[in-house]
Amino acid sequence: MPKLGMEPIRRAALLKATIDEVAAAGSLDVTVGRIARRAGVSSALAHHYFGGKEDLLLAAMRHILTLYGGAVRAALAGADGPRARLDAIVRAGFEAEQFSGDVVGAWLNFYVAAQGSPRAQRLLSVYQGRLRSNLLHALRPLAGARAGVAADTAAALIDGLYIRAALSPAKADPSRAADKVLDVLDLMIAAGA
Amino acid sequence: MPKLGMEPIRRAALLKATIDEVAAAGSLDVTVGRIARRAGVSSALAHHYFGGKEDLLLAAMRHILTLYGGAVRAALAGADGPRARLDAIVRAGFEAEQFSGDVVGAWLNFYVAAQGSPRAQRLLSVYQGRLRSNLLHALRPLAGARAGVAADTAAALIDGLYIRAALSPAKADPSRAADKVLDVLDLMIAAGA
Amino acid sequence: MPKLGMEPIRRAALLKATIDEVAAAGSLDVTVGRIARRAGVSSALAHHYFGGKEDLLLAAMRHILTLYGGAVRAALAGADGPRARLDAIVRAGFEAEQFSGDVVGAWLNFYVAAQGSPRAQRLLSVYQGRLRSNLLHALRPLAGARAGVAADTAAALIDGLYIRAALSPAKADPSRAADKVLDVLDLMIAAGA
Amino acid sequence: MPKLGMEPIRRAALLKATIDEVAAAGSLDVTVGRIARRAGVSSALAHHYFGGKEDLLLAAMRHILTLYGGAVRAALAGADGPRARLDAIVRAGFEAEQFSGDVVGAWLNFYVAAQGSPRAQRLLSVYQGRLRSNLLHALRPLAGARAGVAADTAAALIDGLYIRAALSPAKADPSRAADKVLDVLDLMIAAGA
DNA sequence: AATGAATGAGGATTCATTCAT
DNA sequence: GATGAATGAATCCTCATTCAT
Repeated sequence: MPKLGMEPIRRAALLKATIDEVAAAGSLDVTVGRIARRAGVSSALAHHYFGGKEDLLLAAMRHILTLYGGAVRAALAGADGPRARLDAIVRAGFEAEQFSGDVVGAWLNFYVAAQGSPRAQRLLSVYQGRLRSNLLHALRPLAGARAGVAADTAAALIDGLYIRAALSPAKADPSRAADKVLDVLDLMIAAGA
Repeated sequence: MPKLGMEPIRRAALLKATIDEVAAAGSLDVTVGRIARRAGVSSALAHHYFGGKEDLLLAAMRHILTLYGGAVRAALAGADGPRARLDAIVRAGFEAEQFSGDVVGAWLNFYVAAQGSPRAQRLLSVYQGRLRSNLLHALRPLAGARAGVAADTAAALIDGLYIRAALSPAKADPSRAADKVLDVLDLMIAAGA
Repeated sequence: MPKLGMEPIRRAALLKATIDEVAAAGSLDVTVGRIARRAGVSSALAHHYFGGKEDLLLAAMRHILTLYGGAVRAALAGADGPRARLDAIVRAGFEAEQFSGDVVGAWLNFYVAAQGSPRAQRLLSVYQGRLRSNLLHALRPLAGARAGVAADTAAALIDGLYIRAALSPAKADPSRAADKVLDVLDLMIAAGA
Repeated sequence: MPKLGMEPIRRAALLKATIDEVAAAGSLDVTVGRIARRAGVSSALAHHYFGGKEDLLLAAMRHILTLYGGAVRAALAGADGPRARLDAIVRAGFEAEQFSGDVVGAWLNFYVAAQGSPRAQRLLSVYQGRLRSNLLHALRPLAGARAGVAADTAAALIDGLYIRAALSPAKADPSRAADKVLDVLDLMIAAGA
């Protein structure tokens, strides 16, 4: 008994199922069938709504990016002053509720798999660009000319901590990971002054 | 025209072909057939010598690890004093000739795919353990009690720079990447003194 | 042109095709592809419905056993008295319509191939147990203490006649085969009295 | 270091390995590679000496038949009188040392697989003809006109006991199997008198 | 709106067989 | 006399995708 207005519900369920399945599998080597079963629908429906497997995966990647963007924006809204903005940006990536657990594992897989897909790469550059520009904006008043290098270093460190968090069997403490990044940034700021 | 003593030659060719193919594909989603064709042999031969696809991929991973280990050991041999050792460890990862180009791309894929395979995970922990212990050994005289945190931070930063090097379309300058890591380490050492 | 409710139809067609193909090949060395083609479907569908080759073969074996069981039960229903029951049991095996022709050839292959497969062996022991208990039940009033040996001998003779029927190029007369078994049983019964 | 005169040794080793392997596998689904390894030679040598897989299997079948023929001939040589000849024929099949254990298992597989191969079928008919003529020859003085039916029944019973011996997990007592056949024959003889 | 039915394409793997040495 | 090297062909199986309902 299909009902009206199911589309957004099904789409959301499929996106969540995709993220969960990728995280559970630990790789993008997931089947549309398994994703659909996890979402409680037929695989045909996944095609109906998303067009194909690649589109579904990209939509899931975009979904994660949207969650991330929202978390950062929210954190920045309450931040006062450059140092507080820095704090908000870094912690948002690690601590946002929606961004913990399986999402990180899925994200990493998308991240790496982007190598092969131009469409995924374009999505990635959105994330990288946004992160860099946020960091840069907050760092400029603090580190002046060295803001660029500092932003690049911090961004790389964030990615490295992500990869390690996703891969280590023991759930790493996200708060401690953010501390590491901020400590490095503080050192760089102090050195530049 | 079968000749004698081909085994080591074929094995080496297949390992190189595996690394190249993984790097070219940008994922572990490669077929044994393509790897074999790249190596100039039939896919049956790949199975004959390695047993199966997973074994072949693991052997390639192990091969990269061996190259990396050799590069680090060689660099450490000529290093005098803790700071020079640090330099050697970090630069070896980025600059060793054998470790440039496609190898990094392949490595990253193995790295991430390790999530699913216990055997790959064991291999990974060899690399992580070796890197951490090398860094720790060199950092202890310089950073004292903070050596542990510094080593973790440096290791994560290295991974992050790897991931970005592998993903950025433009070939990143490996020397500049090493500089970033060493700069951060120097700041941490100075702060700890 | 997919229609609804095809599953039972396809399953039945695949089971029949399996039996025919095994009989035609004279061995279990048949391919899923050939079975599927004979059933008029793709090999993928055979996997979809049965899970795999072994499951398909086992299902076919079970199917034959079901036919056989039904034939025996039907024959026993109309049998009055121990001697008539004996007659029914023996003739059912040889004369049941569903049990003639290719089915015997297929059965024999399953029978022998059971050596290697525990699951097939379990299925076989169902047949052997059923046959023995049927014979025993009818023989006890007639042969007393010698019923056990008589049942074993008759069961072995039945198997031997099967094997020869399946292997001889000329179609053996099933009625005459049943006569041979019953003659032996009558002799044993008379000797025991 | 190949030596001269190895051919008969290698051939015998390969035949024995074939029989053992078929018995161990419980089916004719054995690889030339495994047979060769069991014989301690390369698979190429098996082809060199026998031409191909089918030839090797047929040679093994013929080998078993030769062993069987020898055992019967030897038993018949010491048999005095028709009843003793009967005894010798039946017991030879079950008790000949060379014909116990794995050989029966292998034999059964050859026996059934003969359905598909005309060459194997010809070999089989040698066995069946020999057995029937031996039985007939001994039965004629004892059963007169009923010798034909008696021989057929005994032959089928022997085959049935073989199949059960080969398939039952517990090693059946070969002496008791022979007794069953002889008991039936004695009953038929007595009934015909 | 949703799915059961069905398949084509593709991939890992196995194996008999060949050949130069 | 014997084998290591190598492969083509075949087979099982999986999966994304399509389509009628």
